[in-house]
Amino acid sequence: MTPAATTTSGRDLPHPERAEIRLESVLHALSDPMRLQIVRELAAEDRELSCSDFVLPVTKSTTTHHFRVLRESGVVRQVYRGTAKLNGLRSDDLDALFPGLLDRILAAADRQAERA
Amino acid sequence: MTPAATTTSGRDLPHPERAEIRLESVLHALSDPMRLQIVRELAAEDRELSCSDFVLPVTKSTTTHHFRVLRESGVVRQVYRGTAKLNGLRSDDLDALFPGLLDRILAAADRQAERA
DNA sequence: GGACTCGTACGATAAACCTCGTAGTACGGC
DNA sequence: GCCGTACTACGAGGTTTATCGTACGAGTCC
Repeated sequence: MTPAATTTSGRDLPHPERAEIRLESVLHALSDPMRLQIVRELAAEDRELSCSDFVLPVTKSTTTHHFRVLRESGVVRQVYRGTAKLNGLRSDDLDALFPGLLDRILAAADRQAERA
Repeated sequence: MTPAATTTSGRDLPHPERAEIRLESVLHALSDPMRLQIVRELAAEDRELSCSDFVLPVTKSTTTHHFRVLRESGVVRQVYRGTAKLNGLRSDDLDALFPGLLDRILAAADRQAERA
């Protein structure tokens, strides 16, 4: 049973392998304001965040949808922990594939936010 | 009349000001394979290219559409020269707004192309 | 077990998007 | 003036997308 601190169990969700991640999909995932916001918050905190940590101006269904797009494009990794689902940026994979890309996009987003 | 080499005249097309360029729109513009390809070719040649210089697997109407998306998002600048329409990357504007972003995206696209 | 929380699944709707074809405009060369 | 080239405009078709609401499943705590 290997008792863990919390029930890290639960189904695991389908993620693309590192090699399957497509640049176009990543850019598309990040081109939505809601999802870009999610990724920015994830990058700001360097810990994993649960979906409910985000206060977005949309319903829960919609939030789920956006997280799935992010997961299926390879931007975030999601794991269940008990009733929550933790989200973490796949910075390592993205950086291996597209060095520096994520950083620049995040920097660009910060700049734009400041300018506003 | 100030005769120019060629008739650089013709209507000028609506472009967003530098300050109006939105990161989300840029990412969205580049998330389409056709448009990413266009931008890569534009970056490879450092001269301005006319629309007809691109051999894309779509009709001319569709090509026009993609160029408009690129123009309206602020990625390219288009000017008429006679019957042709020249396209140039707005690297200066993009770099001023989002330093290094375009380079990284292009590098990422190159990497991905090599990997394929 | 029962209630509560967190997130999913499914269906629906309206908007956006990519694609095309046809018809039309602007410019240049004969 | 006439024709060809380069690109646009408009409308249509089919797909994807973002959003919602409701109903459901998995896990935790009492």
